[in-house]
Amino acid sequence: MNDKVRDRMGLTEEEFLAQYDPGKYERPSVTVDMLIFTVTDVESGNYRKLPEKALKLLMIKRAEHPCIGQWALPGGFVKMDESLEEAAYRELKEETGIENVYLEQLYTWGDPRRDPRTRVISTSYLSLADSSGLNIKASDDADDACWFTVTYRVFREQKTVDGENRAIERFSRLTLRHGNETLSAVLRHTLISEGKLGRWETSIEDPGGIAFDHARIIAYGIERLRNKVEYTDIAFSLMPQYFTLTELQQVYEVILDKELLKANFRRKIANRVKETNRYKTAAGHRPSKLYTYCPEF
Amino acid sequence: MNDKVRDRMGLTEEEFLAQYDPGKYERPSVTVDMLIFTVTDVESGNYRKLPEKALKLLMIKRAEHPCIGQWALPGGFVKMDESLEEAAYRELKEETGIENVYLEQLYTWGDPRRDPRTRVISTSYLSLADSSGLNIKASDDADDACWFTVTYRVFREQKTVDGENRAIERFSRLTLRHGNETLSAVLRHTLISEGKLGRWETSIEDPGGIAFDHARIIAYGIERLRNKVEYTDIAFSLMPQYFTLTELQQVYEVILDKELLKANFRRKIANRVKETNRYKTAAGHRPSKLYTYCPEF
DNA sequence: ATAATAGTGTCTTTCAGACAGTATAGT
DNA sequence: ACTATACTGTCTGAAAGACACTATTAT
Repeated sequence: MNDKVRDRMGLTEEEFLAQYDPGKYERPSVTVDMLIFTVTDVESGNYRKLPEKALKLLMIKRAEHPCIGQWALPGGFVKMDESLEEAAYRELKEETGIENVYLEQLYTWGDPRRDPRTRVISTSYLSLADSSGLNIKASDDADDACWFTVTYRVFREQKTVDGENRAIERFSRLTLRHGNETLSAVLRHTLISEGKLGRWETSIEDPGGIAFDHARIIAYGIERLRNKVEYTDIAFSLMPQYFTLTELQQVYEVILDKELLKANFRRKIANRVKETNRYKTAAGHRPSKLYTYCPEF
Repeated sequence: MNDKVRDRMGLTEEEFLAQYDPGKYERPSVTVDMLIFTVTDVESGNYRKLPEKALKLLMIKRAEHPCIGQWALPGGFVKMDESLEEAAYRELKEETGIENVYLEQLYTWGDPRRDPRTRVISTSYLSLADSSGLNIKASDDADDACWFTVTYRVFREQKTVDGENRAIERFSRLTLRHGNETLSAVLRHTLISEGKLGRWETSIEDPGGIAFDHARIIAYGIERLRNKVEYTDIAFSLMPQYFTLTELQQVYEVILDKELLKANFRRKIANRVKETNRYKTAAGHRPSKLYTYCPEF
């Protein structure tokens, strides 16, 4: 269609592309960073009590400069012939050995100084995996890749009203725990009142041993996860094929970081879920029915 | 903190950074693409009728290869020392002359072949501007930058249920109109049932004269806009300081592409809005009160 | 029997949707 | 007077939150 159209240099598209020099401008590096979440059981001592659940995030101990020795999100450079999604899937498989899991693009981080080596632009991906299908690879492999228990909570909030202007400042703590290793980052969220709408701005107050700007990326990912779990079915990608409704509720609770009322929860997810005739014969109490995910109606 | 830690080559972080060669790998180009929306009046002939509203999107006619002569989103290369947001703000100001408008990162498009020149990764931004504050610059400047009226609607849907597997295929048409120029792209949305959850995949069936993959980016942006208008206050960034509730409702209607009931709409936005004692004396009928945006409570 | 969980019934409040009604400037 | 819009009141049904109740297994 444009084959015959010539530009102001008198070139056709074909001729233009043949002479195009991609090396004319300096270019940034592009990476993907993976937030790979799962939910696992935390055994309790009591034989009668059900195990609690914990939200886990896969982190890698950096063996190279920069941030050597610190914990970072898994990820890597995007190759020239693969799309961002392909790079994300590749990283996911390299780290966990799993395929066919939930994967969603989160955000692209482009501050020119976020990496001391060179300009690195990073697109982060959120991935959710059922822990029963997880390769042991990442969970036990020496100590360079570990599943950390995640908590993320606001611990201080300040509202200032000054005539027409209002300001809100909020501090939250992101804690990652694995064995006796604890990483504890602090983030500061500020409501900027420029223009008509307010705009939230987040900065890292204390990275707490988490490499680069990854504390902020993780916080962003958890916020997205909490939002989406309320109005989509993503929680089911953290479940095995058969599960009890209590287990499903625990997954919601551990993501939202709040308790839910059983009766209401069951009403809400009733049509997302299909009864089977299997039972989970638990310890010390009435067995519970197993369900499967049933999309839509 | 890591000053003294040495890697397996025996280098400190400082030494490592000094010898780091960023030119080792080939790198993609990175651009930003801007979706700049506004809502304007469409005059009707009748002196008594209120003007209708139309959703407008700023497009640029490409003067260079590739896609020469086609209409594209405004945008450009990200400079090495500016963040993505800074690049987006710069483009916004260059194209419209406005500052302090709503700006939100949308998505990053990374298909290796989306640009025939070289590998170009593009981060798209959604921006909303009040048309009363718009510089004429972009609206009348020859014919290389125009505000197009946008419509985006599903026109065919097919559901297939095949035992356990279900498939949904949906076709939508994106139409951009300016004067007697009409661009009409067709997009195909498919529900892929891989893994547990379904995943929607969108492809361009017919670009309809819109450059690169921009038809898809625009569609994505409109979907985001429609979602967010329901649960956030972004619609107010399309309003002037003083507006009537009917005008506000028209903005919601033109974004959502459906009519709303007046009484219900007013109830819903009641606490987002503050009455003033001004009136808009319209033609041929009862004047209406002017309101202002009033964030939160 | 008891501990601990499984699972249900129902009240209240809130809110979205639908619709009918009254009010008022400008020609 | 009439037209087109401004603005309000209220009914309905759906859904969210709170809470009390019954049922069932392993030890």
